[in-house]
Amino acid sequence: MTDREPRRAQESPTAANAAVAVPERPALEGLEEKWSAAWEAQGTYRFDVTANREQVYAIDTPPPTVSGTLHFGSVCSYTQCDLVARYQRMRGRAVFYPMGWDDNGLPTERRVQNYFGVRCDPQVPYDEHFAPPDKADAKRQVPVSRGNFIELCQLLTADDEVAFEALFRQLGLSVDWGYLYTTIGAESRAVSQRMFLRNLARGDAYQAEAPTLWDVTFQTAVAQAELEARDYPGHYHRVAFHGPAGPVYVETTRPELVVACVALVAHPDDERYRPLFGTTVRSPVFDVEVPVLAHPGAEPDKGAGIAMCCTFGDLADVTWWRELQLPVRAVIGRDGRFSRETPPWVASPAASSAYEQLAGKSVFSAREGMVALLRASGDLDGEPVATQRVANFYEKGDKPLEIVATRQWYIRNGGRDAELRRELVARGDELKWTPPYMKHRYDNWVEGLNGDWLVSRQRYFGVPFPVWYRLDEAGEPDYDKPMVPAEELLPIDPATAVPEGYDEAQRGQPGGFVGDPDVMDTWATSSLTPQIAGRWGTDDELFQRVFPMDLCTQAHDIIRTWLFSRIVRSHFEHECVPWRRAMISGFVLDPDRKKMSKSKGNVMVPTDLLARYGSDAIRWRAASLRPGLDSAFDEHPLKIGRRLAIKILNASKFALGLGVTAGEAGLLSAVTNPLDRSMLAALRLVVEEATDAFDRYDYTTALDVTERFFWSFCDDYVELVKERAYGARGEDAAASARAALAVALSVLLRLFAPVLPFVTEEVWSWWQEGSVHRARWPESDRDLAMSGGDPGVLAAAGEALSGIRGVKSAAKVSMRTEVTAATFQGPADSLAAVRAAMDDLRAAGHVTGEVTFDPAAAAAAGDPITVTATLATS
RNA sequence: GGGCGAUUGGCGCAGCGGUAGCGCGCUUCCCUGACACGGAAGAGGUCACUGGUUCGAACCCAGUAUCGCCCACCA
Repeated sequence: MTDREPRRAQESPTAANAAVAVPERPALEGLEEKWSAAWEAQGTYRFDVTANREQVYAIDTPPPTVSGTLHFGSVCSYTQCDLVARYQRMRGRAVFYPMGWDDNGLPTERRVQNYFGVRCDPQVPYDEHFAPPDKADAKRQVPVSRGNFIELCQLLTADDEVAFEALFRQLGLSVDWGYLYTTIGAESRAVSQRMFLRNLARGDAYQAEAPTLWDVTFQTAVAQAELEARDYPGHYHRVAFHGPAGPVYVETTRPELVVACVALVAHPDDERYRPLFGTTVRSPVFDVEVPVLAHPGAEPDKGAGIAMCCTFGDLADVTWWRELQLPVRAVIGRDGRFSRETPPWVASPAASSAYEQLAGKSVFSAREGMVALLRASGDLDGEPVATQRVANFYEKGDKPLEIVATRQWYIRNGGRDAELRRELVARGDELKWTPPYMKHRYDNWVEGLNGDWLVSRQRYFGVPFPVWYRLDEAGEPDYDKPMVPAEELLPIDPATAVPEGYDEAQRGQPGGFVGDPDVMDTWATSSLTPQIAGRWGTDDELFQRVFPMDLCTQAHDIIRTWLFSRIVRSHFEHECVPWRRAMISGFVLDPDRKKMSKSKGNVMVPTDLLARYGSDAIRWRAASLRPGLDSAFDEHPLKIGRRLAIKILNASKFALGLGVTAGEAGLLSAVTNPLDRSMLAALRLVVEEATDAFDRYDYTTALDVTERFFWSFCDDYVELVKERAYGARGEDAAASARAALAVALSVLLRLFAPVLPFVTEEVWSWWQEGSVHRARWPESDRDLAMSGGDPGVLAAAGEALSGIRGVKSAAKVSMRTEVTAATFQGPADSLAAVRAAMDDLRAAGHVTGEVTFDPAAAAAAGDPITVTATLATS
């Protein structure tokens, strides 16, 4: 039959036993819908709020960005977390497994603008009855208040969130959806603001006016953690500064910054420039006097060995500017363009008119303009030489970052404080890391921090800073003493809420107040997922039960952001790490081992794969990926996973079709046959190994030992006992096999349940009460409590059966061919084991003739059994 | 430049001190009363290299090479 049509599981019981209802043709199709609905209806994964802290197992899992698409790698990562959740639940823990949606932030903001044709204007008052324009007009966006804008974002992301939840349910994540949160929801805003106010009160958060990495496209500050160094083509320009003793040449990739130059800097030991230290030179074109200074950060073998220090070209400039106490000559504005006004330090008429060539231009155009000016003045020595340089980019941006002096909020993270840095590294030591070497990335990151955490963003769709500033009589804000709301009032939006003692009419008026216009970085909110999910500050009873959590799971790319930032927040407020263990997943790369990205068009769409192979197959693949290790995407393993799930259906159908009563007491005592006892004795070892492995968070080994056993169970054991189980050798002999099959199936289904929740639940439902996912994890002394039982019997009988098959295979005959005589050679104890299972072996191997044993004298224990056999000719 | 991984049959991986394993693929065969969305048997590896420790090393130590990742590198 070549019927490849999907088949639905049919509910037509065939078994004689009324307690067992095995479908005629079991199939995987339809299981996801059936069981995810049943689990929801039955509250299978509901958290037991009455459990005490010791019974609780709490999990912090990354809230996915809902306005993006989920990678196959993320699907695997979430699944790996779920494997642990399911295992712990079966071990009797009350699993607290909430999910969140990260809907806060730039991606959503841009979508909302385009979709509704609106633009956020924090100056606009909140309009309770606001309705978005009927038709979005990208050119004429309607200004709306921040409150209305957030509502629109929530409206739009609601659809995405429905789709994500459906996907996660289809995948079988055993999340308690009753604890769903969103990072822009009122609860998250309240927690973010409350924690910020606590940080502020303690001095962990502060405001500063300082050079800031700035994305000119999004016009916002960005944090060190969001940087990405990328290769960026550029040119070296050899530019002459004018000294009293002749020209001083610098080599620069950013000649447009000559006007912002505040010094030339060389290494103090550099003989070439030592005579110039303390003197001044004049800049080309603009004729501005700049000092020549020494700083150990200058590298003699880079470029000409002497560098322009500009405000600000790069982070080295910032260091020199600060340490050498240089003035600010800033020319690049927030929009990434050169200031339209001629700067005051550009004095001479010729210099002023030169500057007009640059005014208002983008960095790129200004560079071209400046090169022309340098050529004209004769200060460009030779032609620009192409070079590949490295520039910092915002990870979501596509233009190099500029450095702009702005006022921003910071949270201390050890970047300026060696003692705090040490404390945070020590927090990392308190965590158990899976795999352990991932901790190095954390240490590496913390030890390499060069500044505090910049948390303010000049955007709208985020959590507002809950502060106001008094305005003086001139209307200037007093940033030193921000006014804050009472915690009970949170969340608030300072753009609409009014500080105590003021009224709305005083907003923006001299002597009145103004709200902080910025929002928090999305990481400032997601750094609080344990507090948000645990309802810190609103449900302390819950929070006490779940915090610190037991596990956080995530991929290695966000150790420096999400993992680190949660430790920072928890360190300040709770003086502990927010979880006991971090399980770090690897990436799924494309088949060429390159990182998948939307721009390359090599992202695998999980929904398609789920539809084609089924969730259990996808989950099987995820379970075969060890923590921390990257893997190349390969569709083939999905087929293997699917095959396993189907095999479980069919093997179960066989075992249960023989007539087995569920949960029958004394089932084990019916297992009298040595082969049956051997199989269960081997299963004992599997249970112990799988449990040990899961306890080490080694879900891959747990699956591996279970699966290995299962295949030999199907190929050897089931084949061997089949005839006997049908009743060929009497009812007692059959009863032993049937009981052993039932016991083994019950244990195996539970061992597989974390990895293959759908197929195991389906089979469980054929003959057991309740959900397999609420069943007890197998324990060798409870489920397989029997004395004796020699695993060697099954091993030897399997080997002997394999030998008989080998003879037939070599003879190229059917496996049904009769064996008229057989001799087994091998170690004496192996042969004894074969003898113990001889009746089953005869049946399975179709051995009808005489059997002889030849205990080879030379054979050592463990040597293979060899079979010689005579086949009936047909 | 600093750090971390990896290197085992064609491919993907496990093993981490005691005679080389698994899956896929490949070859050959089989529709046997759970399963052809299946089953059976088989071929295939001097475990990257060089030293060392050990009775014994794929496994421990030192070094080398190649690949990958993180961080730094912006004159």
